[in-house]
Amino acid sequence: MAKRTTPGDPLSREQWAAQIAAFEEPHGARGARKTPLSIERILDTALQIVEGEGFDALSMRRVATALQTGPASLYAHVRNKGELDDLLIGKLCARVVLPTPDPRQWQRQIIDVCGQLREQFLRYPGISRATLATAPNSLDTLRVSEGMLAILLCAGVPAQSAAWVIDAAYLYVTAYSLESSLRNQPGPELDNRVLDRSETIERLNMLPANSFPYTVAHTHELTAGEGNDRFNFTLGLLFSDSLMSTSLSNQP
Amino acid sequence: MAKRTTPGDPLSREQWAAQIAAFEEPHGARGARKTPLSIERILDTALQIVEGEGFDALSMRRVATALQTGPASLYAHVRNKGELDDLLIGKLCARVVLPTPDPRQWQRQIIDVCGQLREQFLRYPGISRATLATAPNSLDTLRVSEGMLAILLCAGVPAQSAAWVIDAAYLYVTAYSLESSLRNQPGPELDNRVLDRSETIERLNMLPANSFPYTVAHTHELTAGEGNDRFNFTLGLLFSDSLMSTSLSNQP
DNA sequence: TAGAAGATAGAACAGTGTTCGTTACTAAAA
DNA sequence: TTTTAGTAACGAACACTGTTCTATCTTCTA
Repeated sequence: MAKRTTPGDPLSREQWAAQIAAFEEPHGARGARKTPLSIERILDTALQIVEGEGFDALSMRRVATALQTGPASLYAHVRNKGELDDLLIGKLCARVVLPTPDPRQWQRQIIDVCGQLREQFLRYPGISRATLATAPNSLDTLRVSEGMLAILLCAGVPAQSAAWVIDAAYLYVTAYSLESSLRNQPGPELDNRVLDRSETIERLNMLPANSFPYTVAHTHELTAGEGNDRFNFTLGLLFSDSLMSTSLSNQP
Repeated sequence: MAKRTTPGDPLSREQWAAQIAAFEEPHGARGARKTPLSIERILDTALQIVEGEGFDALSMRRVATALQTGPASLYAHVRNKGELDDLLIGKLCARVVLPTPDPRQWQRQIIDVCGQLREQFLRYPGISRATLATAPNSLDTLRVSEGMLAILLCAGVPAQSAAWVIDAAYLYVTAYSLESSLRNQPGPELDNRVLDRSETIERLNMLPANSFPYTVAHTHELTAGEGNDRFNFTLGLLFSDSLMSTSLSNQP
């Protein structure tokens, strides 16, 4: 029972206490142990935390304590915090269902895919920051990209236009979701830095009309679009019919 | 010389050493003192740090040590780190020059304004994250917004379309700059997670062609657009002629 | 000249990501 | 069955972060 590896000290007080504690609860804990943590379990609890408390609350320690362990244990399954973030957005992208391309309704199809992405990003507030903090090169994100590419190419959109507009749409969905998360998520405490609409309108009306004539004249329009309208409007601009005409500058 | 305010302890060892040090260098430091720090000085050094080392390197302590002081001293002029970030992007927005609206070349004008924003954001790598982390309600950002609104409204774009497309363009410029910063900034160490173009093409070619047919067929187009082409392409989509036709859904 | 106000710091607190070294356990080899 | 190698788990610590409390110091005003 005495340790044999290194001669060292004759068992410290904490070690002795730990041995006693382990001896005291041998019933179910010995056999079933503690359900060893895996990448799936880590990602699931991480997503749970983000869904409930926002992306800012997601720290290694927070995940670790939720799994009843220390932060160092996570590094056996995940290289970085950044890698954890990447895996999370990969998991979200994996949930997006891709349609079989139908050239007659390509706009509806691709806007629907973007809507699914938005839905996932808004469900986990702030998580889209992880998308903007790293290069989106995971296989799951590439799968979504491939699906969008298929829709556009089958519809007859030139390859260069398709590639670039997909990139633009992905960036927009990400930034939109992030900004939208700020407005809704903070939730509990209402004295946040992000104001609600009526407050924003009043503040805009306080601006000097000679310096900001157009702003004060259109406060209503500037603050509109809390629902899907603004989102769909922008996507409608990006995925317009003008994409079909190959009007790109003269380069390969 | 003995402290009078509160009786307390009779001068600690560190205090004693500090007094000695202050007594040892009375020559020029007494008269010229230390050039008291102001918001301008703080913002200038902060921008300098971001320009040279990126936004991630911008911490309160980093700014403070650059000003030869402690972090607590900054809080007399700035409420938060967040407020510092806001002031920084405000300073960048203040540099944007706004044209007097000319309806005949409204697209050139507004794309130029977006290009100026991009220029500022790329000069200070990663700083656009500050834009996405808070509500853009400072007067300087509103000034830019007003300028863009003026260009569009004078051109005859409906108010609701103008407001929404400006929002979309601002989000896109921000996200684009942030992603572009990742690719270029890391600079020094080349073994970053962001790959250069040839590496990316090779990686894409390794994908299974049956699962990613369109991606592997168009690796060139997917990785193109390192210059201004991709940026201008997207803005061309957002600020297209179709904006003039008021094709918004039937709501106020 | 005395007092009040405000800027400047030092020290500390509660967090963060990450690594080191040591245990504890599992599963394959002798 | 016993031994051994490999690896997951984990406690403790390091170097950071933003922020606040307190005390000192400077400077302007009455």
